[in-house]
Amino acid sequence: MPRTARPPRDPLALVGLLWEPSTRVGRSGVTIGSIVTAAIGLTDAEGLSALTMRRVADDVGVPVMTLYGHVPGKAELIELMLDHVAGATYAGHDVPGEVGDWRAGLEHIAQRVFEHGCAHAWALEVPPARPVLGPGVCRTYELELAPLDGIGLELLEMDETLTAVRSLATSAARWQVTLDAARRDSQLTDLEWWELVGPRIAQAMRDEHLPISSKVGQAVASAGDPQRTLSAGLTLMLDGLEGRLQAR
Amino acid sequence: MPRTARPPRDPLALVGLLWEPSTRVGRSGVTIGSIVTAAIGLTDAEGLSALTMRRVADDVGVPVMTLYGHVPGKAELIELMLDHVAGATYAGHDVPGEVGDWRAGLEHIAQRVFEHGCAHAWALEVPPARPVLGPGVCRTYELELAPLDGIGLELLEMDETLTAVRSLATSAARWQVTLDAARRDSQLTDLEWWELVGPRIAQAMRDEHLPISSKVGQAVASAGDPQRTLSAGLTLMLDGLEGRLQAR
DNA sequence: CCTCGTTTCGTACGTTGTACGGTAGACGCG
DNA sequence: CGCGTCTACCGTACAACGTACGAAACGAGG
Repeated sequence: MPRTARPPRDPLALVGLLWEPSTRVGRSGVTIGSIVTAAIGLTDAEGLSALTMRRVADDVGVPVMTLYGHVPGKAELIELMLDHVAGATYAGHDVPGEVGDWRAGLEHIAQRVFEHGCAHAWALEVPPARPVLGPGVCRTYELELAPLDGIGLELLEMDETLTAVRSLATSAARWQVTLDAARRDSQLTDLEWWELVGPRIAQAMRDEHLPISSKVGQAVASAGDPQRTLSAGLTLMLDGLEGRLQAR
Repeated sequence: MPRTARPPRDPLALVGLLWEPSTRVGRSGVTIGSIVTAAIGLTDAEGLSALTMRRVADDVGVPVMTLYGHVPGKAELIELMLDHVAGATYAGHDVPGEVGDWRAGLEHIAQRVFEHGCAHAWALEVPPARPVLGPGVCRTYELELAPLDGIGLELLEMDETLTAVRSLATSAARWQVTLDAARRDSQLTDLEWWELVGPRIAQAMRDEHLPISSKVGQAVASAGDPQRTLSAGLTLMLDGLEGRLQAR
């Protein structure tokens, strides 16, 4: 980092920024919206490490420092970006409350969160700094609570369940993104990679005496994949919830 | 980033680095171990943003560029750090295979992963780049598979279950870390924070018509917390697994 | 003592986020 | 139309970063 390390100084100002778009158009023609849009496009295409104030400014068509008239700093810009993509989770897709019963709804949520996470991989890389509570996040939260409303859960249980589902899905997406990145920049197929690294790992496994992982690892390396793992974990969880609902 | 953006160039070299500590002691007295230890200490104490090659070098007591004689670059150093902390998940604690039945084992895993994640918060911030497969990760994986061995699961199911449990726990830890950080650098108690921000959010909720989140959000704000959410999600999952095991 | 390979590390570069303060445009008023 | 004032713009400058480069210092073998 340069002279930075400037965490969002004023939380209140950030809330204002999130909830009141301030469509002000200055002499330069820039708006918060155009900045955020450009930044998201850039980052979707080239990853978080390409997100640079200079690059954003270039894409918007203004000198760097002009951005600072509309956005307090990079941290706040990222926060705006996060809220924006969070709000678009179900854009162009069915909404969780209208795909069937609660089970179908939760499965739909998991699937969307997974795919949306993969599509905006950078959002998973952002270091967790402060809870973002913008309109996008809130709207999506509302949509996702819908399938859980009125099926016999306490309020807290509704949130806990949704959080658990989202946890599984985002972890799976993170894992998927990791795999894709590794594949991309190593120029190797999974097979080639394992042929290179496998022997060394295998030897280490013998030396260290790791019997269970050695057999499990083999199965996973050949048939494991994040999406499958997600649906397995999800099934477990939904079965548990179903049992509880029936017992009431 | 400076002229960097240098993802670990040679995966094979990294594997070698991970599995063969190379306890070489040069003229400067530095070893890989001393570098990694210093780096972890520094980062535990001051966060990932304080992890600087210059700071590490200072703490070790050598000029910066000396580090590069032992470690290829910052990315690889981080990978070494990650594997090291992963290997210490159960240091000084019971091992998952010896705390009772499979259910107790998985609950223990979740608790340890959660606490360990909070203790090394920076490890959760590291952008997911490439799967780390060092000795620490492998040893811990072995320990965590133990409670699942021989209870009637397929090999793939064992991995899927463990992954699901870990997903819940790391997400909870991430959330906890976020909360702690927000509390720390805003100098406000939760109550003060809500008194400042609450009204604005509440108004937005009315304007945007978000009935469910508004009641759920209230319950969560007053009684929600990551650890509780974790144990709720975990209970759901373990209930599901229990049902499946009984049905076989 | 000299030679040669290895390890150390001083210097320098390009890139980053953004503080600072001069400047130019818009606008109300005469 | 002229002029002061206020605001938005943005050129310049800086500190901090990761690390390439190559000279210097070292240990060992002749």
